[in-house]
Amino acid sequence: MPELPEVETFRRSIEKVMKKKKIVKVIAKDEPVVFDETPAKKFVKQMTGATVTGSERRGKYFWLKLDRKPWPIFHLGMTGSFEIYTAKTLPKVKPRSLRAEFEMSDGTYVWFKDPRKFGRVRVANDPLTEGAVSRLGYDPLYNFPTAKALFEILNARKAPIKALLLDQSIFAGVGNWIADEVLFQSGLSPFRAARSLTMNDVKNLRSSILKIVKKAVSVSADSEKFPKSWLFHHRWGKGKNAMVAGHKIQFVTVGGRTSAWVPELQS
DNA sequence: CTCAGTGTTCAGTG
DNA sequence: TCACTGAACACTGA
Repeated sequence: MPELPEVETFRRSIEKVMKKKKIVKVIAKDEPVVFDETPAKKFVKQMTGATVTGSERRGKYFWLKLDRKPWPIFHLGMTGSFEIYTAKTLPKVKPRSLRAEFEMSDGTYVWFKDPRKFGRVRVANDPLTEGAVSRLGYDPLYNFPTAKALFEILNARKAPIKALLLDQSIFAGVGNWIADEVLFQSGLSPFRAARSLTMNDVKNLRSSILKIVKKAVSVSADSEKFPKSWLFHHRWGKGKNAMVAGHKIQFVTVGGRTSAWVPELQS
């Protein structure tokens, strides 16, 4: 699930229950793949006893701000998610996919689950200037470039636009479904070489990204509340006769990922 | 049994 | 060095 809108939605709900509370207990599964930089045991020591003062997100990464360093950074990979419980609602049996549990001073529990283990838990003293977060490009909700600046960037690249939309060092937070939705709504083929886009194309592309991301965030990434006209609702029945707006959806591989698009409406 | 998947990183190539 | 491509990673469900 997690592209920018999903991650932002998790961040908001986590902040709501953790802010101004102390982390009284942490359980982190000894899982070197998930805790790939800081061992789970060390992570537990670093987090226990700290008070959460806020949170922040860039692209698909988000982190908690604590009253002391370092701060924890989360990436949800393909299948990561968070769940919030009280002592009463906390499941007795911990699922296999549970990677970390935070118990707060008011009795709230926060679970980080990730069955597929592509998610990562790391720490940093200053997330914006360290590691993967520092290498991110423009985040649609923070520092999106003007159409002119974007045109300059894309004009210098010959890769297909679909591949560049997925490039986190340009479009931080855009993932596979957002990229396809953006191309659908701006009428562009995923195969178009970035340098072939006109200024008008880039303007459409840019406004589509902003519109789609903001809309998805405004409905808390609840896809049932996405506008009916979006490709999103029709792309998952892959292989069958998936249709949108009376046209057949085609599935192809571009930029190493499956792309859903409508040749009759996108060029 | 095989394959694809809402992601990122790394090796190989030009 | 850089831009680009394809494979690998780990696991589940169709």
